[in-house]
Amino acid sequence: MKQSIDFTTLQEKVTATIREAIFTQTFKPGERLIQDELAAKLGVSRMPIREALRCLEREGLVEMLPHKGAQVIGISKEDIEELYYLRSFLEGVTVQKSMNFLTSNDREELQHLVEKMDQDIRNNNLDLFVNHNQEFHTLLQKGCSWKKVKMLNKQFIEGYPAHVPSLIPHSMQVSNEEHKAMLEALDQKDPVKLRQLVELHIMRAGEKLTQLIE
Amino acid sequence: MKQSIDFTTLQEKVTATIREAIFTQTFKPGERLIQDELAAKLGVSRMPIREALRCLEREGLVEMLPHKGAQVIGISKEDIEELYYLRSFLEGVTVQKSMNFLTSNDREELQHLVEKMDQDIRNNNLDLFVNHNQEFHTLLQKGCSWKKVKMLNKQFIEGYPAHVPSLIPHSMQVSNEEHKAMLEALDQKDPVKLRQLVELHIMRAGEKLTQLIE
DNA sequence: TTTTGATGGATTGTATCCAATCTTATTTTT
DNA sequence: AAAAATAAGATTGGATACAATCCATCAAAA
Repeated sequence: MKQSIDFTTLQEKVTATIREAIFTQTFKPGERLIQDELAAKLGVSRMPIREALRCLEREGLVEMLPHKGAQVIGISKEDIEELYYLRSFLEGVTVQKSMNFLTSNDREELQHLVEKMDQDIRNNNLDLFVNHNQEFHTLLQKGCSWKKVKMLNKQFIEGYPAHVPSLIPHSMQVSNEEHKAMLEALDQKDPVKLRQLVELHIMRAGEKLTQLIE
Repeated sequence: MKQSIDFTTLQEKVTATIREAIFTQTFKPGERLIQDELAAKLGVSRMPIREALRCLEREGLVEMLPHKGAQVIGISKEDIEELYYLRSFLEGVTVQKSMNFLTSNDREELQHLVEKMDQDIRNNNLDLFVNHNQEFHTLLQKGCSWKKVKMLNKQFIEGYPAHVPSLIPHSMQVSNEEHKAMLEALDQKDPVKLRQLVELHIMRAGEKLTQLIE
């Protein structure tokens, strides 16, 4: 298998494939996902498909009804507003609780990521920026011992096309400047400020995105 | 089938059964849930078990690892603090957004529920109180058009033994007085106040519960 | 003694088959 | 002609069977 990431289970591959197809609009909102069709198309049996659909249901990408099957969920402007409002609060709480438990190693790693993102911007490498950005956000939350909220944050990021926000012109620069501000708050050991910065960071991204949509 | 609720699907029955077993500590935290065992015990094949475990994973009751299977997740004091903190915020937002879209019918229904709960208290009927309480909270959220947050609220309630909080002595009376205050805020058409009341209502319950635990 | 490597049993992952349910089109009834 | 009943096809739900993976145990080598 020369796939960039090799999953340990067929079901995981299938999940990733379908998720990607939903993000790229190959499967359109409202479209029915028929298990037999998918199985034939992906060359597997229906069993991994079924489990994949359950996982996608958890991520909020599809809806499953008993005896009726799965449908792709559409995302409206309001859904995006909701998503960013929730993310803003939840990630805010998480980093506030996380901060005091971050090691100096983590601090350095965060610094590195910011520098890498600066480079990604210069190279105009969107995919890498998205990855590093995601790493940055995840690492910033590492110290938080609350599990549910961290799981939710992860799901919200996975359950939504992460590159879309970065497609906004000049958004990446602003974004990374805000990351630097977060590092300052970290140095000042000010968890409340850090939380505010994260909240604003995400809300700003959300507003940019909703503006762009209409 | 004369079961109180007849589910349309075996998997749903299995899910309910296992969930109940986790709540009643029949399956203890950390315990492995072996599919074959469960299948034999419940007299079904492994397939509905697998899907049930996925649903419970989404609810946060079990953890599944590839090729390793499912484990019951334990709930610590900190988990409860987290749960109530999150619920407080999320339900708060939801009712604030919901309020202006509640009909006068909804208002009456809420009034009825409060009266029923008063009666449940007099009759010392815990189960009924829990049900009515759940109905009350759900109905209060009805007008909110944000879907994710409503789903989360539902999951948080389902994913945690709802009767536990009501076991606290004299908690039900206080609880229902707070419900009445919410109805007043509703009459005053003050969404912000309603939100505050709901937040306090839930936080109070959470604190009572954590106090009781230690 | 510690580490490495095999081996067998336990458990999960996947495929295939059949049954249950839904949907749609057609026929029957009013 | 409209509504209700019916039957056929499509699709999901569940059972069984087999393959892949993990894990504990023990043996062999360093």
